[in-house]
Formats: sequence, C-alpha cells, structure tokens
Amino acid sequence: MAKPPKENSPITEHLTYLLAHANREINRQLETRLAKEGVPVEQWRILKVLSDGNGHSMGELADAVLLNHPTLTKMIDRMVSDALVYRVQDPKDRRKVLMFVSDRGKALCRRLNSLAVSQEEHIVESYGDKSTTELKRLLESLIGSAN
Amino acid sequence: MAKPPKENSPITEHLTYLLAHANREINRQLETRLAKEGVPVEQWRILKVLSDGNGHSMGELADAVLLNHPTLTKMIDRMVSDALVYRVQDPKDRRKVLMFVSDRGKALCRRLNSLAVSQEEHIVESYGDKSTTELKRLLESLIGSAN
DNA sequence: CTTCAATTGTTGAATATTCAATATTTTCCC
DNA sequence: GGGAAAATATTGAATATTCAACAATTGAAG
Repeated sequence: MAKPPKENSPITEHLTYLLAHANREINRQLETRLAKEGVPVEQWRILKVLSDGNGHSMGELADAVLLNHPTLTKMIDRMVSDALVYRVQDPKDRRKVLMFVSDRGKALCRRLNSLAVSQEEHIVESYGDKSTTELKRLLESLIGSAN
Repeated sequence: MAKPPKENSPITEHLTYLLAHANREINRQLETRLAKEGVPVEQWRILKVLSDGNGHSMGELADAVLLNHPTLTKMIDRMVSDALVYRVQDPKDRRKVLMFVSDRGKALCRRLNSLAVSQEEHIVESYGDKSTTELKRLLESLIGSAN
C-alpha cells in the first residue's frame, strides 16, 4: 500500500481518496460528539475562530472555516438567530462586515472545545502520540505545498 | 505546530481541521482537473470501483465511495441517464441491486484515471515522494484505527 | 474629480444532500 | 411453515449548498 497509483490502481491507493476517507471518519466522530450541543462542526469552527475577540470579515472567516461565501452567509444567519454571533459593519471599509461572538456564543464555544479536545485525546489513545504528531506535521506541510 | 490541542488552542492545531483543510485543497485540485470531462469526483470513484467488472450492490458501493445511501441512489440515477452505469437485480438476493459499468462508462473512467494519476504525480513533485508515501501510510493506519 | 474596474457580501433560483418513512425481500426462530 | 425482525434500496419532504447575478463600496486611471 501507499505506492504511486497507476491508471489501474484501486482507488484506495490514491492520496485524494485516503484523505477523503480519513476526513470522513474523523469528522463523523466529532459530529457525533458535538451533537450533544446540537451544533454542526462548522459552527464550532466559526465560534473558535471568532473567539479571539477581534472582528473577522466574512471573507476571512470563510477561508478560515473552509466554507464558500454564500454557505457561510447563510450559516451565519442561523447563528445570528440563535444569538451566538453578531454582525458589525466595518467602519474602515463599509463593504465589509465584521463578525463577533456573543457571550452566549463564547459559553457554547467553551463546551464545544472541551468535546473536541476530548475527541482528539481519544484518537491519540488508539492511534498513538507519535503517529498523530507526525500526521499533523505532514498535513500542514501538504497544505502549505498545495496552496 | 502539531501539538496536542488544549481548549484554547487555535483550530489549526486540531487534527480534524488539518484533515478537512488538506482534503479540501486536494479535492479541489482534482475537481478542477475532472471538470475537463464534466464529471464530479464522486462519479470517478464510482466508475473506478465498478471497473473491476464485478457487480457491486448499492450498499457496498456507498461504503466504498464514501456516500450515504440516498445520495448514492440519486447520483446513480443521473449516471444511468448518462448511460455510464446500469442496474441489475441480484438473482441471489432480490433485495439487492448490482451495479455495472457500461462501455461508455469504462471509456470515461480511463480518461478520468489518467487525469487523477497526473494530479497525484503533480502532488508528488512539489510535496516529495517520501512525504507522500509516509502520509499515505499514516492515513491508512488512522482509517484502520478509527473504524 | 469622475468614471470604470475590483472587492465584498448577500440573494434567489437551481441543484444536491439528508432524514424519516416506505416497500420489498430475506432471515430468524418458535 | 408462519410471522416478526432485519437488511436493502428507494422515495419525498425538509434542509443545505452552490452558481450566477446583484448591490454597495472602494480603488485606480485618466
């Protein structure tokens, strides 16, 4: 396994497939945990990014949380309805909208962080500390080289 | 980088995020290439799995190509319309439907395979042979340990 | 300074996905 | 064997995502 794929290699030897497969598994695990709070994974990402307290424009945020712009807009609409985040027009550039977390959003984010950290600890237990660290290093590097 | 995340660690230190990010990048690259043939990545996966010529049930196929059952059913509907695949009721177990590739599907699959292999070669060029092999090994192992 | 292009975010229509419910067939077990 | 439970695939309604078009603001060129 893990050889360079030829035209007739099984799909399981393709990097793109292995990434999709691993991502699906891990994402599902997390999804299951976060369901306790009734929140999709993307909303955890949004809350976490906004947790630095600085305002983030929709564009920045979309990049950071791996969502397309219109998808993010609509997800933010729901989160505003739930009073987790709020919009402020950027005074420096009135095309932009700056997003902030509410107190309610912060409290939720803390609970979600705890669930997420616990998941990763669980992964490390069965998968190993060394492997996890190395995998993360390689993924960062791949992301960097793909840009 | 690549340390065990604490509750207040940035999201970029979470394995789940790194996987989602890397997957998104690589999947987009492939998507762009396959667009030449006007086919989504999932259809390439389906054609490739069916390329062994054996009939695969919808359940098997859904697992293999990382799609939920109803999503697969509807995607297969489209592919049947495009005469890429066809359904045959399993004579051994009439609950099951066995999927097969048509000649047209096979021809398309060959062209898609070529595009996909070329993408992976391109990745290996900029990312390195060693890293790619090691990353694939680790992903396989993670998938195995997650199950 | 004025006009045209680029940037930013949102919207509406088209498309795709998901959840729950259904139909069909098989398996289990008494 | 007969009836309940499990397995398989599909459907329809509800939901979410995407694509293209739009509106608003800023930047840039003449």
